[in-house]
Amino acid sequence: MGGPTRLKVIAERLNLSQSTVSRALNDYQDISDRTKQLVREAADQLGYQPNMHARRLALGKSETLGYVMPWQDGQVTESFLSELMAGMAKALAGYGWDLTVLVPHSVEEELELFQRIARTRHISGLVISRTYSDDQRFRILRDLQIPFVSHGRSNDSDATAWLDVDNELAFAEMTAHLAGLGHERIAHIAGPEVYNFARQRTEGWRRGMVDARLDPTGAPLEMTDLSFEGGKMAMRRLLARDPQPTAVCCVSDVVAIGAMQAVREAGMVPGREVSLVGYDGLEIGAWIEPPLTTMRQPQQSAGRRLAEMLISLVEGRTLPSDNQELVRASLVRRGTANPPVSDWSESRQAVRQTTRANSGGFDS
Amino acid sequence: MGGPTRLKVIAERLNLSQSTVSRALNDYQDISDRTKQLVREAADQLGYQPNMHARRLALGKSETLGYVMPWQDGQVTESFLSELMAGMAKALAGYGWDLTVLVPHSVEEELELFQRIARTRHISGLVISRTYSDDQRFRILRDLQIPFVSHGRSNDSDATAWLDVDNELAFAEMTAHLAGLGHERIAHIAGPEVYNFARQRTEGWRRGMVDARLDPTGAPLEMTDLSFEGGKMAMRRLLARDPQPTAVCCVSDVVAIGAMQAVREAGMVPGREVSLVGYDGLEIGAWIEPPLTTMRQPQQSAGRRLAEMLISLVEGRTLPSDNQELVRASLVRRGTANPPVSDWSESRQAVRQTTRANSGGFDS
DNA sequence: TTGGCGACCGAAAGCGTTTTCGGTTGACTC
DNA sequence: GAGTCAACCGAAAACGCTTTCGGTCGCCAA
Repeated sequence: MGGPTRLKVIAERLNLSQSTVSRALNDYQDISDRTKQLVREAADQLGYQPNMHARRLALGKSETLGYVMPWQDGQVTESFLSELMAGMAKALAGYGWDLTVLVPHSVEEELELFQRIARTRHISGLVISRTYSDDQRFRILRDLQIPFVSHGRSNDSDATAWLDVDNELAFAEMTAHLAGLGHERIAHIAGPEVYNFARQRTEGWRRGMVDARLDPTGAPLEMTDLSFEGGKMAMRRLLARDPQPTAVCCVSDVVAIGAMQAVREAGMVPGREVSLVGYDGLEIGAWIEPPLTTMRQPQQSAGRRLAEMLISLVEGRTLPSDNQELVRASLVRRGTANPPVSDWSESRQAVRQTTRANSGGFDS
Repeated sequence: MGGPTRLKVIAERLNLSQSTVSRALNDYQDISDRTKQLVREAADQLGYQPNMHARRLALGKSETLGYVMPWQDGQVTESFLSELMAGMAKALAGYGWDLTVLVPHSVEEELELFQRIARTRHISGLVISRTYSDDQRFRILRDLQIPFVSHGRSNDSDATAWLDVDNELAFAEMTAHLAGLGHERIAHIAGPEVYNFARQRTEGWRRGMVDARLDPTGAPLEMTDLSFEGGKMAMRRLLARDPQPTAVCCVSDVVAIGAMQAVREAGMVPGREVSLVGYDGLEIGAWIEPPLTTMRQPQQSAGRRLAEMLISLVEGRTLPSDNQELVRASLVRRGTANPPVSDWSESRQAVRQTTRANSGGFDS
């Protein structure tokens, strides 16, 4: 009769009880192989799909994970979010779990959201991102006993589950790369200190400086918010210094692109008078002139891992502290990191490349 | 003890029956105001939140919508997806509904997904996007009786619900804008014909040409896929023509940015020898040099509308054909659309602006 | 024969809501 | 003073699944 096939109809058709059918489908030990076989065939044939709500009600678990979108002034800033979410959703689908997206647009709303979830448990685990160094969400979620894994660490994430990029290493490598090209005045445009990743990146830059036998203490450092405008402003301030830095490690690609703008404004060419390296590996970085050298972190696979970790947490198979994973970012060499112009001879090739890319028509 | 508060405990505390409490909370007419008041207070105080699964099982509806992410070679291409989803999720949260993201990565998987949803009904409505002109999904979803609204139309979307931008109008206006600046050889870089929006945009360009008393029949038209590389290639082909077009309407911002690259490669300046207009209103367009003139469509509000329409559909309050909405895109004037260079005198200002923005240091 | 023991399955009790169907009041009519 | 009628509420069924707890059957040992 029209409606979807329930357990009942397949039980009737086989002259079995509902419970037997249920156990057969769930592969219980006390059902004979023959019966299981029969049941499975009938289920297949009738296109049986369990009613999620009944199942989840009976099981007392929701098989649903939530992703808390990072909001900022009502805007979703990260352009790679969809990649991450696609990775998560894809992985979850394999287990028959769902991913729902949560968009609180204030701290209060986020708190209410958490409390509601703690009550209803209609979402059995959360993925949070954009973690602060001092992130109260860790404490709250722990107190509310909501399983969660964070994309990025915080101060007190020792006992919680997280997946993070080794930001420090990444920026150490980035700095080493620039130092290896011959740069000595390597600046850093840092993100807001509240973000844990911003601190880590600054720390990485410091370590890279030390490793390259450069003194980070007096080295040019500017702080800004994570935006194009912010990057532009910060770079202007850097260029106003004397001596000017010859290379800049930027906290993100967007900031780096803003910085490039400031460099151009000052009548210089990004990648020539001033080298720049960004971070995120955004596709758009490859489309600008000159293409932005950056560090890439894989998003889809990160999404997958986050999902897997959280499932195993929710299921109680592992402890939070067993789910801590550090992944590496990798350098993507494009056009904005070249030897300083003083080393002209060694760098003809790199500069020529930059020159061609930059030729706008005014200079030909 | 400890567990979340159920209907039961608040009933016991007030010496009422569960059913009374339930009806009080759902504002039934046959419960006295006094009782309602009491119940609500107790519920508030105990922080009662209904168990979603029980509720949805009893109601027989899932209060959950699904968004089918557009996939393409396993990649999620659109960078504004998160905005759209945020808009949807936010709107849904207001009604107590959830949004789950679905990521089929092949046509077959998408079909299976639809069939599963038709069976389980654990998702009561779908939003699909990236519609084809000849999109079988419309027929399938209709046959399976799954309520849905599409972001973008198709050939047979007369009787279905959709939200679409008036692509034709947008491109007519875009073309008019260029014609108004004095351009006569206005080219079009079109997207794959399978996409409905690509056809509409081409049609809009044609209409714009006719409106400007230009002949679209022989006008330069190149087809390409929706990517940076595609835009670059297409532009190269356009530049190889004789005479060269002086302006180009690009099917998307990404394509336009690729086209700009090709223009630079040819030793010219985007916005000077060749004007370009993109479409989508991507933020990144403002960050490149010169900043890309484009047409913007609001994403967050589109998400909200899609959600609202779909809810009303699922609830049966409206017919699909009552939920068809055309929104307008608006021109975002930036740096790449200027009068043709032959009209030099009239366009000093625009060109000077472009020049400044483009000055890389080689020409100063 | 009796008891015990596996192997297999059914009856029924949940899970936490909503909703139908009555049932009990008290006031109000004639 | 019996009948009517709202107004208000409780008991219980239903939603579709999982899982506990027995129950039957055949077989084998005592």
